[in-house]
Amino acid sequence: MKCNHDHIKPEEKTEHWAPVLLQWFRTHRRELPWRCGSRRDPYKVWVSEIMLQQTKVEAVRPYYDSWMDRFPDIPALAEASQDEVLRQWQGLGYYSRARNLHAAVQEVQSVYGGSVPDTKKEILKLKGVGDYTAGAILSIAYGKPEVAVDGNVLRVFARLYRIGDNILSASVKQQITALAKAQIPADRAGDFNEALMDFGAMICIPKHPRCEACPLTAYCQARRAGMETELPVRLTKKHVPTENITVVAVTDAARWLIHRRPDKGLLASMWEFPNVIGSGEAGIRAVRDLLQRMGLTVSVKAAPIGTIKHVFSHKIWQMTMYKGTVVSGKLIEKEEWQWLPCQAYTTVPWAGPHGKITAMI
DNA sequence: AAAGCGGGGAC
DNA sequence: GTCCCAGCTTT
Repeated sequence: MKCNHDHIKPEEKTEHWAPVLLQWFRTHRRELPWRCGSRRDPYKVWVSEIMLQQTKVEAVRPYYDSWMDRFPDIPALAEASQDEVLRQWQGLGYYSRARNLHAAVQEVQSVYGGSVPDTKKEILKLKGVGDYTAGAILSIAYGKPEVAVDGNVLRVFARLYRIGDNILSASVKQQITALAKAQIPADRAGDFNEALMDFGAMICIPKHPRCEACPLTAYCQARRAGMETELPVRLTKKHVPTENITVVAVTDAARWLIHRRPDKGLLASMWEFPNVIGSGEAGIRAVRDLLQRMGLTVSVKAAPIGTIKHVFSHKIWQMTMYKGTVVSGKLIEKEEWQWLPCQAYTTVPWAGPHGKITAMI
């Protein structure tokens, strides 16, 4: 595909369509829980922006409500335990978001006296806050003239300016950031950024853009060229490997043996049933060996109690679950291994599909 | 620059 | 099945 720069004439580059978008926004603005009130609470904007990373509005809505119920302000979140924070986030995905937000809120509480900083330099230092989130908080909560370039903005601009290069490349993101800066109204940056999000989610959608309802067709170079469904261009994803996982649910005196995953990596710090990578007899033997090293001799029933296929963005877990009972021994005291009373299963943050296993047994 | 990191809804 | 979402961090 031919690319971009050559097609853009100078007068089109500077064409000023922001007022048209803002006019559309006036009547089509989505009512969302984090958009209530004329003055926007920086903490609420922050939480919503973190939750919305790579996550659709409808998936966030219940989590946001429940989160604000439990952690209504910065002090409440700063005081919470990591397990409780992860428990609130359980099921939303990308759990480093929760851990980073927790740590960053604690820093805001201790370093900034509980006030979210209002400069790009300071806010970018907070864990989990990158270019996009910094721009979103500064513009929406503080009215600063910052851009917030996310997936919606990349798609919208790729179409408006007929940019045929991979929108995920650093150079295209840089180019679009410059185009957005030239477009942003100094006094209504927050509205402009939110308008772009709503526009991207409702009109300039990925597959079949609703050009018949679009207020910006007069400005859209992709539409003019009949290329609106071919843009934007995205990098194709590679094959995702499958891992066979053997899980053994070990019960003893109405308790389950659970293990907390390492504090880095996939599903960090969340709880799981004893498991290993591997399947069949070898998988079962490996789990028994693992538990033996923890001081427990366990017998495992040969018949599996179920299977789960769990798809991540970069790998697939093909899990087979077995039931086990303690024959002898005592669990070696370690913080990451615990006996969990069965009725307390809602109190720990479960690692992905492991939460479902509680229902199977 | 590329890979790691979740889960779900739309098609 | 595929696509991709109000991305950030680490390598």
